[in-house]
Amino acid sequence: MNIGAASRASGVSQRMIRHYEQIGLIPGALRRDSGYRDYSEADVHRLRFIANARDLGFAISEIGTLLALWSDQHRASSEVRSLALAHAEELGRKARALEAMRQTLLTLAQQCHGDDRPDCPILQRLED
Amino acid sequence: MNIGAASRASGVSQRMIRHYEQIGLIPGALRRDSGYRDYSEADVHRLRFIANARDLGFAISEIGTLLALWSDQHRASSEVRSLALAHAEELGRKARALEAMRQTLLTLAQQCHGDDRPDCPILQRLED
DNA sequence: CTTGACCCTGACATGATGTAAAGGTGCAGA
DNA sequence: TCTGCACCTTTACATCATGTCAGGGTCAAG
Repeated sequence: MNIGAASRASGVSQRMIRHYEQIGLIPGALRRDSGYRDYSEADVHRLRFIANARDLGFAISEIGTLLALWSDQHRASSEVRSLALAHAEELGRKARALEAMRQTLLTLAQQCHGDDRPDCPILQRLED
Repeated sequence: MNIGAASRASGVSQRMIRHYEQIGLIPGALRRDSGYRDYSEADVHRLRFIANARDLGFAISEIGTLLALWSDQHRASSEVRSLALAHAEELGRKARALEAMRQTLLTLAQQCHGDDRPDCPILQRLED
């Protein structure tokens, strides 16, 4: 399977497949005589795993750990679980930070009459 | 005032002050004979404005717009308000996305017994 | 005059991804 | 067989905001 087909089958862009190979997240693909990369179903399976992990917001480095655990038949599920929980906590931190910014903005916008006049509590707040 | 003092007074790193100047977000600072940048209180005021806007998650491009509105005596507060509300909506979108990932992970983690055994619904889910 | 704190520019790095250029490969149809 | 198109290759530059480092100049106090 060429890289284009592997990309379509996995949902990972060709650009990122090559990138993951370059940074060592995945092993280098087999090459045909032409130099074309050649992917197996197992390769696509791994790429889909990566795409799913990305969709859950895992960073590349964390995905490296997840891939190692995935292919380790003797892994302890507790390792995966604690990795997932740590990541969930990090996501929560970020979400709360964004939400706090949002609330601040909403409060300020509520205090702003929002008409043709120039005075604006939002700008005043940014000035502090 | 040298850049170090301006940085301490505004909360913007020297690196970013130079960067903002380079990309045109702020005008180039006056220079002494030595080549050192020289900042006024008004410059620091503007830098603090930028720092506050960054703290509320505004992107540099949005801050450019905010700065223009800030220095426009004839601005309409409605313009600032709608910019703030649009940004708040964007923050909400991002926060909800992170929260959804977090919930997914928490649900999966709950289904994972998290002991020495290798079977793990989290990895199974990533495999799909 | 020396020393240490400060400033200058330029360059490289991050993380994940897109895009473009310049060139080789493979296949199907005329 | 030639041609054209779709595909592949590598390399490089761009994004966004920020850090850090190197190699060099400036300033002020001792």
